[in-house]
Amino acid sequence: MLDAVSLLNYKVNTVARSLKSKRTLSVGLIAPEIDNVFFMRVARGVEDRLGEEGYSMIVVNARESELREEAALELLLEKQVDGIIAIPSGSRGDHLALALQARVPLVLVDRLVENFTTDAVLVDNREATYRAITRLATGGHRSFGFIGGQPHIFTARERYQGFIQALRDQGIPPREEHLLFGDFHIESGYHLMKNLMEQPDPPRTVMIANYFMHIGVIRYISFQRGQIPPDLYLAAFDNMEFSAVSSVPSLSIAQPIDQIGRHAAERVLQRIQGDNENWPCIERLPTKEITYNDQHHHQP
Amino acid sequence: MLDAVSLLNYKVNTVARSLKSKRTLSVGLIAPEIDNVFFMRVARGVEDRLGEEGYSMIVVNARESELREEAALELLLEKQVDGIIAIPSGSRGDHLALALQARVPLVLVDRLVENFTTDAVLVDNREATYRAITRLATGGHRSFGFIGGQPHIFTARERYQGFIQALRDQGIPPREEHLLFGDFHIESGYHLMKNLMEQPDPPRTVMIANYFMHIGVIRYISFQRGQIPPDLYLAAFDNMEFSAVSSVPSLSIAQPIDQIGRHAAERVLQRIQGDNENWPCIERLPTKEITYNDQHHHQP
DNA sequence: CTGAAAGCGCTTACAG
DNA sequence: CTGAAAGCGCTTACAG
Repeated sequence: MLDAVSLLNYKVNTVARSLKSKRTLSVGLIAPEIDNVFFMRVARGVEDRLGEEGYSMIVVNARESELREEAALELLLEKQVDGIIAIPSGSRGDHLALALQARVPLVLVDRLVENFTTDAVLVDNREATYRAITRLATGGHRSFGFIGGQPHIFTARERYQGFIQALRDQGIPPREEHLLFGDFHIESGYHLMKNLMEQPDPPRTVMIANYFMHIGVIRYISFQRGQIPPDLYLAAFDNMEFSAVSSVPSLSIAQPIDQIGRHAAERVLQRIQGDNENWPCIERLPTKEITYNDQHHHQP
Repeated sequence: MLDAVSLLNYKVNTVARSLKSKRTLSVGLIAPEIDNVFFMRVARGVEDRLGEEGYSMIVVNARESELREEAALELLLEKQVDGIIAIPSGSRGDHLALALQARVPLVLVDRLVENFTTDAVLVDNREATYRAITRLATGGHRSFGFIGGQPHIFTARERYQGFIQALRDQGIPPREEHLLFGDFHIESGYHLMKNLMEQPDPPRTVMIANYFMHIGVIRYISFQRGQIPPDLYLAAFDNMEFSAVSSVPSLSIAQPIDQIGRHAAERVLQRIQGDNENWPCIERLPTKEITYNDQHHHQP
């Protein structure tokens, strides 16, 4: 029989199957930007884990718009996906309730939103930043600058809070002209670093709140060589392809990105199975600190 | 009526619709690696264009395996996708015939395969490399090294051929110890560059055949500063986030990545509409050369 | 254990 | 023009 089947080149029509079974074996993934290393790593983790269970992944780009995010959600619900994983585009989540109304499990990744709670997988940005800055301050760093993101972005907020709190607890007064905020993109990192370094008394240790601004900072440094303080030190959130490139000593806060994706997939699969134990479950995965070129740095 | 519909929160069930209409309004995207900037840019272009026509995109990771690629294809066909876009994982394409047998249009991206022909969208790697090297040679460069990929990869082959041909036509004999081949990943670029630079007579101009090996090269340089020839010059395929970071003057061959994705989507949509004009259509999009820090470089 | 029938939620061709 | 019926390709509950 199998032979006849394969000879006839028969393929089940999963559309018909889904109509009957009410399961499509597909999960939607919505993200604010899909050509972005961080997002892709998450997507890989998600696809990996889903694939193991026979599920496939429909990717929709919300292009940083809550409106498009809502449209994406509706599209996915019409497609009868069994679950949805979303990196939210904005800070509000009212429209996300659509998924739960349709009884489709929804898991958030990387960011939490206001007015709406559901399962989520992310890291503790505040705590991770706090620990890194505290470690540096304890190691003798005293002059800190900060290159952050806009406060309406959840991760930008948490990272800034951790930074400021660490300075306070270490008795280091933050200097306003050393606290700059950009848009989490490369150019912004470049210009804010330029701004910091051109100040009469630039900070010696600069914390950069995301990977893309970190790239911008590295780009600035690679053009300015010689004109930057010899004792410059960088700390940055995320650890990816380029985190190791900088010739300036640095500390990266590494998120377990693959794990974030896999855990989000795991969670959505669990909910699809109908297991609603301790919903909503906000899972914070541990970060790691990784240092580069650190060996010769002064320790008082 | 619309009010009643929206009040009742009614959503069409596209599964039922698809069963009847025989169209799922979905397209599969298969790639050898999904956490990869190049691939993501392509995916963005594809998603953009598909979204404009109401199609969505199912992403499957073949993880560089022709076997998994074939499984992905079967999965997508069972899901009744209306079309498929694939970046092939290997150099053989026999198994890809499955799609056409099932009368599902298939468009290849970035690479062509043996034993199988269908629509494709890519660049002319050979020609682009040839032009860049010829331009450099004409500008006075005489000592070339090459950091390439394995010959079973289509783009690696084309880029190497263009390089060698350009040297020949410029009367520059290639030196065997300056021609090295890696695996298109970061580490490989690092080590091959190290190998080149530690030779008694290192090449002054190094052509790097892909973006990830280029990152590895930049990483090596950023660690070795001072110990590299002052007249070192880099040429590299692809132009992305980090291409601009290098402090060494360089030339990037930029592929129109978004356009590649959009054109692939356009082609698959055309075939889905039933328009089979001039199939198979191999579309080669133009590349651009972009130079960095070039202004003070010697021109004889 | 086997095989015919009903039904999933749409669309479409057709009868009234 | 409107409304009931058939059918898309499966699965599943049921009759034989």
